[in-house]
Order: sequence, then C-alpha cells, then structure tokens
Amino acid sequence: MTEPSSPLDQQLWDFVYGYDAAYDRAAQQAGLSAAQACLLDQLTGGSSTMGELATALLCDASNVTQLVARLESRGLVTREPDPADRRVKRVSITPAGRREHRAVHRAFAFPAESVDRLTAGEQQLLSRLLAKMRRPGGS
Amino acid sequence: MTEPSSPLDQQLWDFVYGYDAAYDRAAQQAGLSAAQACLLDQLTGGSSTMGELATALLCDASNVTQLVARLESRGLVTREPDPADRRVKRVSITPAGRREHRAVHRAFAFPAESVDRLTAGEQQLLSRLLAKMRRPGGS
DNA sequence: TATTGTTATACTCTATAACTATA
DNA sequence: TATAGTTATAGAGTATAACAATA
Repeated sequence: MTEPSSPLDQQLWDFVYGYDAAYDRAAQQAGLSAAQACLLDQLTGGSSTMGELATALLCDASNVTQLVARLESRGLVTREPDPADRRVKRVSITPAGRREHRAVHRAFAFPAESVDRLTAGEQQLLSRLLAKMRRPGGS
Repeated sequence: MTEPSSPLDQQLWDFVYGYDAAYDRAAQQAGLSAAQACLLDQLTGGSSTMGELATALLCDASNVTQLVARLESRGLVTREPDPADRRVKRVSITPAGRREHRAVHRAFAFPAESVDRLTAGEQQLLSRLLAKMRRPGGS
C-alpha cells in the first residue's frame, strides 16, 4: 500500500476533484454554498426533520441548525414544529428555494457534459461498473 | 433539463459523495482537515511556491498563506524564500509531513475497495471510460 | 429519564481589500 | 510599476458541550 497510486486511482481522484469544483461553482453562481445547495437538494423530495438532515448531510445537528437558520432567513426553507411531537422540527423547501435549487442544477453541467461524451452503450456499461463498485455481487 | 436526474447521474453523485466522505474521514483520522491533506498531497512530488499551491488547490493566495502557516506550526511543511527571487516562497513537505500524508492514504480505503470489486478487464474499461469522459476524442 | 433541537463557543476554510517586500 | 506573498477582517462551515423543551 506504499506504492504510488495507479493511474485508475489518479483518474478517479481527478474526476471527483473536477466534479466537486463544478458543483461549488454552480452553487456559488446561485448565491449558495455547496452545503446549502446539498441541504436544499435533500428537501426537494419532501420535508425532513433536523435530525434526518444531519444524518443525510453527515454532519452534527448543531450544524444543521445554523444552515437552516441562514436558509430560512433568506426565505428558501421553512421550519415548523411537528404537531405530533413538538420537539421535532419539520423543514420544508419554499418555492423560492426550489427556484434556487433548479438554478444550481442548471449551472451544474459537469456530469451531463461528461456523460454525453459516452455512447448509450458506454453509459450502460459505466452504470454497471459503478453498481459493482458500490457493493459486492453487482448485476 | 428540468427532468429528474437519470440513474447514471445519481450513481455518479453517490460515488462522489462517498468518495468525499471517505477522504474527509481519512484526513480527520490523521488529525488533518481535507484541505490540509490536499496541500500535503501537492507537495509529495516536490516543493511548490505559494502561488502554485493556490492554483492547484483552486483557492485564493491568502488562503494558502493560512493553510501553510498552520501546517508549518505543526512541523509538517517548511517555507523558505527562493534565493533567485526573494519575493517567492518555496514550500516543502517535511519527513513528519510525509508520515501524516501516508497515514491519510492508508486510511483512505474507498478507491481501493471500490476498484478491487472489479476484474482487471473491468478496471481497464473504467479507465477508458473515464478518459473519454474527460475530453473529447478518447482512445 | 431520554430525545430533539438550540445556544455558546471555538476553530478551520475561504475570500476581499489593503499592505509589504522585492523585482 | 508590477508581482508574490502577507495581514486584517469578515462570513460560512463544522464540532463539542451545555442547555431547553418536550416526550
């Protein structure tokens, strides 16, 4: 494990580096940080509790409190106590938040541009390889 | 472009998300931030100037100043004026810095584990697909 | 008593603007 | 005057510990 990285490891590093940089740029163009854009992304499928967001974003609950507070002050999300258990706060994306989120995705051209360089067959192949890398016993 | 993400786009997102999370964890286990680990990584191939580091890390020069200052105070890098042009500072990794950098790479199991689930032929294929995604006119 | 979320605090990352030193 | 880097400053991301509200 002390040998130099294989070309494939380096290629993966470069791909991820480019992907991250493109996402940061896309979020910034929409006036958001990457963390804020990720949080909005989590909410597009429906509302979440603070704790669910912390789990999804792999960060501490106190961090979510601050991220949500900033987004709420800009009118991009709302935060309301759950009627059933009033300790729980349900966070929802607002129409303005959805617009910002769409703006990020429009600006985030990296995956689309990369994938478009592959034929349909190559795309299927890549999908299969990613699935197999993800967990043992792929298709 | 308003349609939901294709499965492949989602797979790429998930891959990058897992990769980033694994790198953050690996750096933290070595007592470094991801940004610090990246900076050390840049120096393993030889010394760099502050400006070169800013370019490689896609960030402002003033940020590099602070990153290097923290690493220098921990003895992981050195910073010395270039004899030829004393405005320029040459940053080098120390033996202690190399040890930390190796610790990060040992803990960063994600790419190795992922790639090891592929056969040699599949790895070649993935390499070819990544190359083609990178720029038009692949092999 | 246990759980959910917030507050207080501290540290790092990051950029902008003003500055110093050197060329 | 132009360039390389630093300093001052400010805002955002992040975590830990102590806390409040609710269950």
